[in-house]
Amino acid sequence: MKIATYNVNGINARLPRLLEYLTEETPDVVCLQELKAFEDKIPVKAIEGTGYGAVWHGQKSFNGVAILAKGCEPEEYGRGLPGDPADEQSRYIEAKVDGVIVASIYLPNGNPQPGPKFDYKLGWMARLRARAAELLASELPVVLAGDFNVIPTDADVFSRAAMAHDALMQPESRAAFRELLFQGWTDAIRTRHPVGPIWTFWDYQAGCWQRDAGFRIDHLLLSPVAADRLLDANVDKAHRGREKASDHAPTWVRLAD
DNA sequence: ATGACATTTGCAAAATGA
Repeated sequence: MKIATYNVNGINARLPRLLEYLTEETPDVVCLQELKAFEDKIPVKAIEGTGYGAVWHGQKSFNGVAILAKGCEPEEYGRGLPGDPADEQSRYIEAKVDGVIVASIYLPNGNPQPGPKFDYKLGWMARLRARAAELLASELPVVLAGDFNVIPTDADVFSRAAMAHDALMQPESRAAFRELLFQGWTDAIRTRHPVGPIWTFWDYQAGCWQRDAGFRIDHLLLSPVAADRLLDANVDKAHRGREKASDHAPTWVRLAD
């Protein structure tokens, strides 16, 4: 069972790349982020035409997440991150596919920091930990997949200095991510690639792709039952090099059936 | 120090992202 996460940076702008990805790599589950469209503007028919069912949590202009499942309809398990009824940003949805609980996560960027956006990020991460703890307690196989907007360690960025003041690698962001991991989650990419650079994002600017100046912010966290089934994890890097690509590459795990 | 670059909204240039 291959489960991928793919920040598309605009589902309409990215539709040709997404359809290619689905037909070429045929992942069983795909968590999408940054749809940048409400449901009435999402090209649902084109996507379902490739044989995928989906649950959508869109938002006009910004944010927006979804979960696609090959050959079936994902069973929605929850939408919106609990803990703040005033939060109207579409950044979180859960579904059950083949007995696995999958969450598609678009964690707030948090820039500029310090400031209200950084406070929102840290508050959102606290709420995510609370929800993650509930999911762990279920003892079901769970995969938290998405754009976490956290560079976990200095080994996960092309240049520590270049990003030193960015919200993605502030000590508070990293501590919040570690707190989540220490609940008992397995960082699948780092488990399969323990040393060396492995990027999931390359900025459009300053030739970052051409000089391989990226960082690792798209993560798949596995509950213990899911981690026992981990076969492989990797980044479909070549898709970042295509025409009109997203600035993120699809990132995935394969679990034993 | 700033902007680069891309996308959406909406039709110019601002907002947002990472």
